[in-house]
Order: sequence, then structure tokens, then C-alpha cells
Amino acid sequence: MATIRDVAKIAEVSVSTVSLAFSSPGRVSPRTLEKIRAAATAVGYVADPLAQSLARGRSRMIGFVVGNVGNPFFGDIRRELENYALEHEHFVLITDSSGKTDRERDLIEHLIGLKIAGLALAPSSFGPDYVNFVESIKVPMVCFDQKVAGIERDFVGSDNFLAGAMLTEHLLQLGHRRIAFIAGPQHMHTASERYRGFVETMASAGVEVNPNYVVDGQFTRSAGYEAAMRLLIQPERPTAILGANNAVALAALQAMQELGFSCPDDISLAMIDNVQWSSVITPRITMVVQDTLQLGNIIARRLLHRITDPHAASEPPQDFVLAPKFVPGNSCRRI
Amino acid sequence: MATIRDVAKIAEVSVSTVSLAFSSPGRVSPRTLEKIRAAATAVGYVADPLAQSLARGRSRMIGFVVGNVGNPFFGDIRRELENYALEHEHFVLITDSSGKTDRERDLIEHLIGLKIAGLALAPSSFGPDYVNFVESIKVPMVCFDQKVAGIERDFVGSDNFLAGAMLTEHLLQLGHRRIAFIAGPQHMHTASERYRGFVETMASAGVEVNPNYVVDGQFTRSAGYEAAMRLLIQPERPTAILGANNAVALAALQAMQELGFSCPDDISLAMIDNVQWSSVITPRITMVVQDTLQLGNIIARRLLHRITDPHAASEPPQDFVLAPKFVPGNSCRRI
DNA sequence: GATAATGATCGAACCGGTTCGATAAAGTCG
DNA sequence: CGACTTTATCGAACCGGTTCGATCATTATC
Repeated sequence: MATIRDVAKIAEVSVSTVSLAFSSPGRVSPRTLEKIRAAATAVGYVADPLAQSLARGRSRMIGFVVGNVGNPFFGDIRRELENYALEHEHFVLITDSSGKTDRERDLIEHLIGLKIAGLALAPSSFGPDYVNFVESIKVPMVCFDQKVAGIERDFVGSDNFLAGAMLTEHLLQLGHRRIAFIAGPQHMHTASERYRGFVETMASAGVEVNPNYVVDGQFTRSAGYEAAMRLLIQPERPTAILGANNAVALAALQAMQELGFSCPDDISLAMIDNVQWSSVITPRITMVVQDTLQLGNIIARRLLHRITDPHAASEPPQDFVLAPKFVPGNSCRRI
Repeated sequence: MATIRDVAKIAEVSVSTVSLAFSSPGRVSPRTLEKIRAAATAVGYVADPLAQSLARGRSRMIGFVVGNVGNPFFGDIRRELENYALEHEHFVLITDSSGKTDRERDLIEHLIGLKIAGLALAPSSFGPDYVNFVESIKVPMVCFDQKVAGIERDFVGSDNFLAGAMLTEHLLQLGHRRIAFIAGPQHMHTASERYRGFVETMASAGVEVNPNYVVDGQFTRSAGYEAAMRLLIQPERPTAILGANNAVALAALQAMQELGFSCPDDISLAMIDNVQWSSVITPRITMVVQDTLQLGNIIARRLLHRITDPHAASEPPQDFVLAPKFVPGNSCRRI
């Protein structure tokens, strides 16, 4: 591999001039610039990114840290970020914490060791320790998906209250009163907001929420399945189930199928967030989806702004909250 | 951040001794080792991975390059590799080429620039240019999923011929004779092998394959949908459809649903490879799945063997081919 | 007890770039 | 034309480690 010294020797200039020629070509005379470029192509010189990062103290890599890269929600966001970063000569390092906070911390520290230029983080936790850790990160960063109280950083996400409220209102309009809610972990902002959307919409409509109809699905398939079963074995069954995310809702569908209930004839079902093959799931679930492409786009722009604009560091953190979209299916019937 | 020179100063030894103390503690006297360790913890010294990589000419990072990290097949493999790598103090950099060969090449060159210790690659292409490129990679590597003719590297994958043959045999046993096949891109080894499994099993059973029943689904959802439609509008429809992968099979299910056909009453359906929420798709598709955990495990072991064992470079490349597993559903009926 | 082998430590060069102050040449101005 | 900028280039220090040959004090061998 050719080094900068090889190029300097061939072009008959100093090493520092070669370095200058590549970083700010305008500050080198046209003649020497030409010589240097010719020499560089002759030996096939490409700057070593590692050496550059070491000398500069920062690389052109962006860290992307989420709990599950397999989740299509994160996939769409990742793709947007990758494309935008590529256009700006940055490179995205994808990492997966499997939702484990310790792992997430390791990953982030690793990435910082690599002197990443910026970080896109979907927080996996909450609480003072976690907030302290995130606040201690001095790299330009944008948080997304999960809004964490106390973290003073740019945030990009959806209006989860609205998401919960929209589906609740839809079920109410169809005549449902016995509506059950499979909730997520309440310490998560997305989960608590969705729940609040449900509760407040019910209250506005003057419909009381049966406490037996609110169960905890932890946003996971297994807990969601259990929670759904708890709903389905009650003597006075709900007429509709609202799943706080895709995993718990589909787990509920599975539970219904296994017990022999028909959806939507026996019980209606609605969920927040899409899944990949939703169009071949019978019935097609009525849902509210996030605008993942738009979210990804905002994350990318904001992060690269913070990275490239020297004045950006002084700009106060900002929240970007997008409205979700209603996607009708045939899993909710009028009663 | 504390550097190695800070530690050296405090421990009153030379910089090289500190370096030695961390890389091979046995070659330093117990007394000085203790002094150095104490000094290191006192100032919170952690070696800069970037500087280490630059000096050593290689890092402790492993590149993982696939066409779609969102695909659960790759997700399982990734997780296995990550866990195993972590146990051996290596760190996996995930990248996604979106199936584009140019992008893949860029990514690999980027990773090599980062002086990765090893590479796990799911090849996205074929042909002499591609083979030359892959063969030019001097980093320890393991290829998986797609076997590419001409690439002399370790390969880990499934027996795709068997996968195609198993499902074909199953349909034949159920009495089907008019079996259609939605194929993948024939230049891909997985696709051609699955097709071969279909054709040869049909031939062994003395059943002629109707050429109109073999359509090209490109392994994608959209092409699969189109291909399925072509099958469904024929006057003499097939009684069963075999999808060469999950995307084309589910696209076929969607097409059947849209045209009003019932599966399995009107047409049976079988597919190769699982999808995430297959258990809530009605009907549950009969399928053959790959042992992703085992594949991931072999990939991880093999790659880390090549990375850590100095003699490994001289070992000839080896193929590891696993048998797929039959998972019955209720999408195939006896006729 | 002289000589060879062993072990601990060190200095210096190196990995491949960046950056900044110094210097010399060229251009501007009154 | 001399004083003052500006522009182009360079040398040297630096980023934070690794590595190898040299040195010197011990210990083993005969």
C-alpha cells in the first residue's frame, strides 16, 4: 500500500504539502496540486482512514445503536440514515444491543473508542444512571424512538399518545365499549404515551376502563401471548383488543386462533406499528403506523448537521415529533 | 484520556515496558507488572483501539456483510457470530449492501481500510469479476449462504437441493402432480439448487414438469407476486405451488387471497425458509427451514479459528453444508 | 571463576497520517 | 524602492500505540 510519503517523494514535495493538497486543495498552487494528484494516481494512493482518525481525533463513521436491527421499523430508519450519510461521505456502523443495556453501553464505548463522528441511538433504558451515561457522551448525537426524561439531546420520534388515541377512537366509533389494552413496559415513553392515549380517549368518551382489561405485554411476543390469554379466559370477554405494539397484538391474534376465537367476528383487534408481512396475515390488522422513512430522514439530516456544522454544538436540543398514520384493515367489526 | 506515556511516567518504567506488560504480562517481572497495573487503574488508562490497530496493522473487529440485515435468516446468524466474537474479545461491524454489488464492494473496501481481523460475507453476486474481487481479499474470511463457483474460501450453508427435493416429495406424496415452482434467480446457487431438487424429484417420480408451471420470482416479493399471478390465471391451474423462498411464496399467498382462491382447499402452498410471524399467517405454511443457529455457530467458530490460529492460513478452504428441517403446516392438502 | 545463557527493561524507529509555526518568494502599496 | 502582506511550501512535533535490537544484571554450566 502506498503511503503519503511515497506520493511526496514522487511529486517532489513535502509530506505536509501532500496532506494539505488533499484536505484543502485551494491552498496549494495549481501546478503542485497537479503533480501531487498525478503521483497519487500513479501509485494508487488512498489515505489510510485509521491513521487519519488517529491524527484528527475523529473519524468519518457514524454509530447506529438499536435494540434489534431485524425490526423493520429500525431497518427503514437505518436505510435512510445510510443513504444520507453516504451522500455526505460518512459511513454507518450498525450495532445491535439485543435490548440489553449493558451491551448497549459496551457498544457505545467501543464506538467512541473508534472516534465516531456521530451517534444515532434508540435508547434501551431510563433512570438516573442511564441518563448520566448518555449525557456523558460528548459525540454529536441524535436519539430516536424512545424519549427518555432527562436526556438533553435531539430527539426524533412519533406522537405515541396520538397513536393510542386514534385506534381507541376508531374502536369507540365502531360501537365497542369493552375494549382491552395490552400495554408495554410503562417506564418506556412510547408505551406509557400509547397507554395514556387509550385511557384519556376512553375517558373523553365517558367509557369506563375495566381494570381487568388492561394487561401487561412487555412489548414482547411471549409476554403478549400470556397477557392475551388472560384476557380471553375472562367470563366477560372484551369485544376488542388494542395491542400497544405489533408483537403483543400478533401474539394476541395467535392466542385467539389457538382458542378458536374468530377475529373480527368474536373479537376485534387493532395494533400500533406494522410488521413485514402484514398483508398476508388474515385478517389484515387495522393499525396505526409510524412514518419510518420520514423519521429516518430527519434523524439523518439532524445528525449530519450536528456533525458538519461547527456552530451546531451550541444549538439547543430539539424534539421532532411526527404524527402516525391510520391504516385500515378488516380486523375490527362494527357492533 | 490517559495515554500509555502517562502510565509509564507514574509507574517509573519505559513506554515499551508498559506496552509489553499488557500484551504479554508473563514477560514482565511481577513487581513491575504490579506497579504498571496500579498506575493504569489510577489514571483510568484504556488502550486506544485506533492507535493499536494502526501500529499492529490489524484490529479486533470482524466485518459482517449481508444483503439485508433485516432478514431474520441473517439476523440469527449475526447474533450467533456476535456472541461468539464477544467471547473472544472481538467486535462485529454489521453492514448492509441492500443486495447491491457496488455497495457491497465499497463496504468491504471500507472495512479492509479499518483493518478488520476477519470477514463474514454472504456473497451478493457471481461471475469472473466478482470472483476476482473476492479472491483478492486477503483478510481471513468465511462465505455463507450463497456458494459461488470459483471462490476458494470456507463456505457455510444449507443443502438447497435437499430443501427443494423434500418439499417436492411431500407434495407428491399428498397426491399432487400439477406442481408449480416459483423459482429464484438461476445464477444464484441457492436458487438453482432448489430448482434442481424440484426437477430431479419430479423426474424420479416419473412426473412430467409442465413448463408453464415454472415461473421466475427473483426471490423478491414483487416479482414473486407477478409470477404467482401468471400461474393462477392459467386455464389448467396447478394444484400446488412451491415457492423457492419465503418472499415468493408469501407473495403467492397474497395473490391467491386477492383472486379469491383458498389455500389449501383450492391450491396447496409450500415454501423454503421461514419468516418472522409465520405462526399467525393463515394457513400456516408448510416449509423447510435452515438451521440458522447452527449455521451461525459454524461461521463464527470457523472465522475465529482462521483469525486466531496462525497456522489456519495454510488450511485449505472447506465447505460446511447442513441439512434443512421439514416443518409441517396446514397449507398442503391431500388430493 | 570465567563464560554462556536467560530475563527484565529500555530507547528508538515505526505505523500513516495532521497541524502549526517558520521561512522564503511573490505581490501590494504609498 | 523599501515596508508590509499574502501565498506556497516545508520541517518538526504529534496522535497513541507496537516492536525489535541493545543493554545490563542474574543465573546456569563446566
